[in-house]
Amino acid sequence: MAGFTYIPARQSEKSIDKFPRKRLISEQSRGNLCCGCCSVFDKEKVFLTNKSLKVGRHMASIVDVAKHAGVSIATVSKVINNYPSISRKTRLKVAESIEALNYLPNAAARGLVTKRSRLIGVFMHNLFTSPFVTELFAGMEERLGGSGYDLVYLSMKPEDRHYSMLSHCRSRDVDGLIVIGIDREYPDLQPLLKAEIPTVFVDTDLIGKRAGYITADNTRGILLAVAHLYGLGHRRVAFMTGDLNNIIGRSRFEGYQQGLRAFGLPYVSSYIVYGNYDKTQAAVEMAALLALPEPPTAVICTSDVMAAGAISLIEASGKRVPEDVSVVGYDNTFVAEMSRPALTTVNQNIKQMGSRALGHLIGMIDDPDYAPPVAIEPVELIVRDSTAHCRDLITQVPARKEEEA
Amino acid sequence: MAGFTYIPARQSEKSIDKFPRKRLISEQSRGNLCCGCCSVFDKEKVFLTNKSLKVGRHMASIVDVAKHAGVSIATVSKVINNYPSISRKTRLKVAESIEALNYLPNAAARGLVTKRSRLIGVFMHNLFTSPFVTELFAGMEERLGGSGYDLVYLSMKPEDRHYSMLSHCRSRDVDGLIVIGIDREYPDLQPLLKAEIPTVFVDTDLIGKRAGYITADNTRGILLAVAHLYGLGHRRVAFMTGDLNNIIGRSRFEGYQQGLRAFGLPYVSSYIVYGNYDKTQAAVEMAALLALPEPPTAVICTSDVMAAGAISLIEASGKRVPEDVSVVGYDNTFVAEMSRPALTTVNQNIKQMGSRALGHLIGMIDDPDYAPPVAIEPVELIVRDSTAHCRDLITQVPARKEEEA
DNA sequence: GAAAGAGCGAAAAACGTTTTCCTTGAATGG
DNA sequence: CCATTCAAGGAAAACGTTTTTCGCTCTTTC
Repeated sequence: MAGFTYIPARQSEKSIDKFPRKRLISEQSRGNLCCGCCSVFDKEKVFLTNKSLKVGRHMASIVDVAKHAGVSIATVSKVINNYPSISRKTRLKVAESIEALNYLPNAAARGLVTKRSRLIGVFMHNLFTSPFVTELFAGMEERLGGSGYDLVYLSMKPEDRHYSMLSHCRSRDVDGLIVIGIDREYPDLQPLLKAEIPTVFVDTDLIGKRAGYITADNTRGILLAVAHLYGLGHRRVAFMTGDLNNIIGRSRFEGYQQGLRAFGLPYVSSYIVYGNYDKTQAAVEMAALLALPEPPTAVICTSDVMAAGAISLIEASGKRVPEDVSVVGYDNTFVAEMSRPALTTVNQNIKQMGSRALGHLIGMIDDPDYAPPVAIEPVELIVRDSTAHCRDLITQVPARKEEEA
Repeated sequence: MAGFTYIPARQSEKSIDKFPRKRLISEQSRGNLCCGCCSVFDKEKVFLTNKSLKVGRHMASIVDVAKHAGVSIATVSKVINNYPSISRKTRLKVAESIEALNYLPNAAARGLVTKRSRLIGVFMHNLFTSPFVTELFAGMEERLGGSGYDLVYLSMKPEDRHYSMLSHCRSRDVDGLIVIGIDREYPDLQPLLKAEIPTVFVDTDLIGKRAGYITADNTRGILLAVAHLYGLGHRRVAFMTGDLNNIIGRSRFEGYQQGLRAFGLPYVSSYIVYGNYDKTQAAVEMAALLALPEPPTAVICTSDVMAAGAISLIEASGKRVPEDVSVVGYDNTFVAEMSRPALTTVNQNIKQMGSRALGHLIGMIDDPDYAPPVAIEPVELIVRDSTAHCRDLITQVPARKEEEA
């Protein structure tokens, strides 16, 4: 359970050669100044430890500052942390010494006593190349600036069962956690929730005593798409989805169903296909749709990539988008812009989601009464060139609520 | 110079209300077990500090383990760190206690004494949305797994002059640094180099005592493109570039020039245009190229996005790609795949670059004699649909070395 | 049976902070 | 002029590790 190899059992006795010793190899004052802007003599210490040779410059500590300013370390600490009961004069004097020695407080020592690392952990699963995550990070970065927190990416190796998410968090002592796009069923999640580390899940509808989530209004996004297509006269609207086992899939499907109900369109089970968020698979499924006796006149895809795959198949089969079939994407990535025809798609303000997720998290960290968020961010439909009026307005489906759209 | 607001000067005296005190609000044993898998009683401590209310569970420390196993702290530490001179029996006993108490060593305490944070800092400048960086991260993630290091993203606010890159590194005490796509002229770079923190620059050709860089063979990439076009019969090849003030721009331009020389093509200054890595600007510049008395029959763009912009303008002006003009991109992003026609482009194995960059860095951290890398990663030309034989093979340029290509 | 190692394990000193609890001296009020 | 209060700052105890040094207990070996 603990996350390091504390017992190499048998082989240890063999691989051991000799007791490692820390040796001070050399310590010499080079007589010039640290970093060119520091009045502490540039002592270079070289240690040989069991881990590695570590070369380190002398760094001024709070003790050095205290000596330099002629006050106690407690006073320096109080100046640093803006405590009252320090006179303006002392404050100034200490500040001067800090500047002169180029002092910076040591995060580890600080963390050791305060029990706060000012580190926010980020967990995700092989998601770096997703444009969604990319945008999300951009948003988080924005919110991060000046907050004093840094983001630490906690690598997650599923095969390394010893190093669970929780262990990793605990040993790094993160103050809070952003978890991106993890399935509810992920095995490590329950202990994580129990640990009551402030957590914001992105796109996983999980809540706990100190955990909330943020997601986009996926239901509404698809609903908007259905409305848009209905308004263009489409009555046979197919739905190409990915996995339905997460909130994204479920809520988008819910939007499709709501849309059908709202506009009195029939639910045709063969109109629902699984593209697996994959371009190639999307093409395969699209082919199946076109082969139906009554093929749909429009397809809503739950990702831009799938929409692109669908379009390429439609065109390969001799039909045209949007003249013959309208296609709607999802995410408004630059695939949507890039695609020819440019995709009508649902836009979620991902950057804002990132910034808000972090905002909520910092709120929770700083205030234990901050309610864990359950935030559903707004979406909008971006109309481009992949959707158009339905050519065959004569459909067998009665247009029940024509006024809407 | 120091990176925190240690002297709020005037206003401080006003904003101070009262001396903050740490108060133990409650400490109670809830009588159930930590995390469901731990035999330490679940004491909940609530502190009110000046910063915030912090709720924390009791976490087993090395002292608890020592007590539980009936040995000294030193022994536990030695077991954890795999020191010899601990008998197999003791080792086992301690391991059991560690397991039983669900103990994890505290990173801050560890870092305090070892002076190693096992944190690798990542600096970049608003680059999260770049697909290049995205891939790079994916590669780094791969190398990271199990190494014991974590990546910490160090936010860089240019306006916050106080919090320089170096300060940030020093206070977080990172063991090493990855710096992505920063101009050589960036003001903070020199002090950073002097600090001799192991550093690998990605796409910035900067070296120092403990700093090296990794980049792709940009020169060869463009050279391959020129060769490819020359082989297709093109003799009037234009070059659309971004900024020439960094290694990327310079070395790609160098490749273009080498290519012209190698195949005896003339250097035509009006064939060199600046697309600024921007789609719109690329279109503008492409228009200028087409308006030349002798327009080029092929264009090499130093990014896929610019290539896409160029193509859209070419088609808008009534010409066709590749029939009338061949276009080569760079990067092999999914823009290249997505584009219609799909782009012939130069592929750099970015993921591998990321993984190698980290590999070198970890090497440097672990071994002070590890030479800072100067790594030029290989590239390859991916031929797709945006390049074709030149229609007008009758050119005024003598084809000097037809055999090559 | 004594001396010499080898093998184990313990005590204790760092590491650089924060925070609590005091001490001091000055100001104030009567 | 004395008693009281208050502001300013210092001493010292944590925080949880690693690493050094040293002492004890067994085996061997002569």
